[in-house]
Amino acid sequence: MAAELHKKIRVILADDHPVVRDGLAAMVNQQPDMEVVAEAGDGEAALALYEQHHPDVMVLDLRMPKRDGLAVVQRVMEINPKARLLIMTTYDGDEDIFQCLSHGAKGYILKDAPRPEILSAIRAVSEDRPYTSSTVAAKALQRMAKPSLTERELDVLELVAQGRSNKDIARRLSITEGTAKTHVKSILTKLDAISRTEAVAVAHKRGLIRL
Amino acid sequence: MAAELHKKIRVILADDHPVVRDGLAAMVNQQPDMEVVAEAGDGEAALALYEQHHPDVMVLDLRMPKRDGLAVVQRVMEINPKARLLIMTTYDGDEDIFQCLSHGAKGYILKDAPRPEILSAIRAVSEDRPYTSSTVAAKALQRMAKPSLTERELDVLELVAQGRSNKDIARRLSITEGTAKTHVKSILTKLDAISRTEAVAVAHKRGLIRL
DNA sequence: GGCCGCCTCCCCCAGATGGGAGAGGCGGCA
DNA sequence: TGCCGCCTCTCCCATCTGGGGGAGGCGGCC
Repeated sequence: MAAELHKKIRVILADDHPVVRDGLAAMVNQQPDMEVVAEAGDGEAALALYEQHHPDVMVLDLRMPKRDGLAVVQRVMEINPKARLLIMTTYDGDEDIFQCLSHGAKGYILKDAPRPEILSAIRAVSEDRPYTSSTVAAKALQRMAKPSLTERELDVLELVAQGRSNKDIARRLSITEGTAKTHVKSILTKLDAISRTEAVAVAHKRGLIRL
Repeated sequence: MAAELHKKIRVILADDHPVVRDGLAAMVNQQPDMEVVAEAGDGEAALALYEQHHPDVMVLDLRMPKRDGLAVVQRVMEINPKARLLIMTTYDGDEDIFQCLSHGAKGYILKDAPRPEILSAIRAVSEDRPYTSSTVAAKALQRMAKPSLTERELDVLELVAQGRSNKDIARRLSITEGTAKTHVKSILTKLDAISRTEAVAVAHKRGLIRL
């Protein structure tokens, strides 16, 4: 075994739930071919530990304090474009999936996945092979057919989701109420929604907004 | 150790994420005074296993397939009003907390809690002592000061959250558009919201609706 | 029996929302 | 240079939404 130690897949875990980290760590460390070299409870710690250890695989939760999973993906890919990142999260909105994969994550897996699937995902990503279940991949493809919202539209959408009126949105963004209406209208069109409330529901489902 | 076996706190874990069950199980089984006697991945399995094992404590996730945590709490309390249930979830809306506790759950803890807190919660509940962190307890108290929505209002709220118009809601519930409006109006009043979209945002935050 | 909460329905009306069409300025990109 | 996407703003108008009343039927509870 000692002769094989240096061949082990070195894994970093980043998740804000200690319980999840424990579970993953137990699973990983039981495997003869992989080991956990570090654990992070938030995005900044994940980044720091990545630079320190340069692991073969980093398993990332999407929702984390300080810096979310997507932000970590972007930063890590700047540091090392060959980094192997596996997203492991409960969020299955097409926007999340699309963003992570298009920014360079090698895999995307859901937290309710059975143990064997999680382990094979880690192995696949460690060998630089992409891993995405068919349902997840299908969502990423779906998303590609849909129009993207502009930055400004996302600003407006967030306020709409908070229940703000057009007038209120205009005030907060320092634009005219008419302009706010224009943005809302194009949001409705792009999300294929009839009312602002439906737009919020759709945006939620797609992962365009959080909470 | 054999002499003490029968004194161990017998725990059932119910959570739809295998990873979380693993993590919890590892934590629990490392303790000399407790052991996991069964694990469930959905609400119905949790019920069946409860009746089979009658554990000292059952740790329950709120969001589970087939039957959610609250439904399990209600059913278990019917079977055994002295049951000791600990809710462990990511949802911290006051409605969830209030409902679970008022239906007889002994404890409510969040998944991002540190390991020691989780273990002491299990111990507390096993001794029939309530366990709720101060933040969680505060939310339950907050909720008590707020007006409850009626069944019908919850039906309407759900459709509002899906982005349906009053006319659409009326059709689906087989009532007049005027009546739908009446319900929406009282929802707005009770949730202290100005618009239906704001009502949805508030309802979301409070845990009155899911997804 | 009487009270009260819930659900149902009705009226009126000011203001917000959504749909259509157009237009100027600005920055990136070919 | 010209094109194009984005952000900004404008006008018009049908419809929806939200706020103010009121009222009848029904069931539970005291």
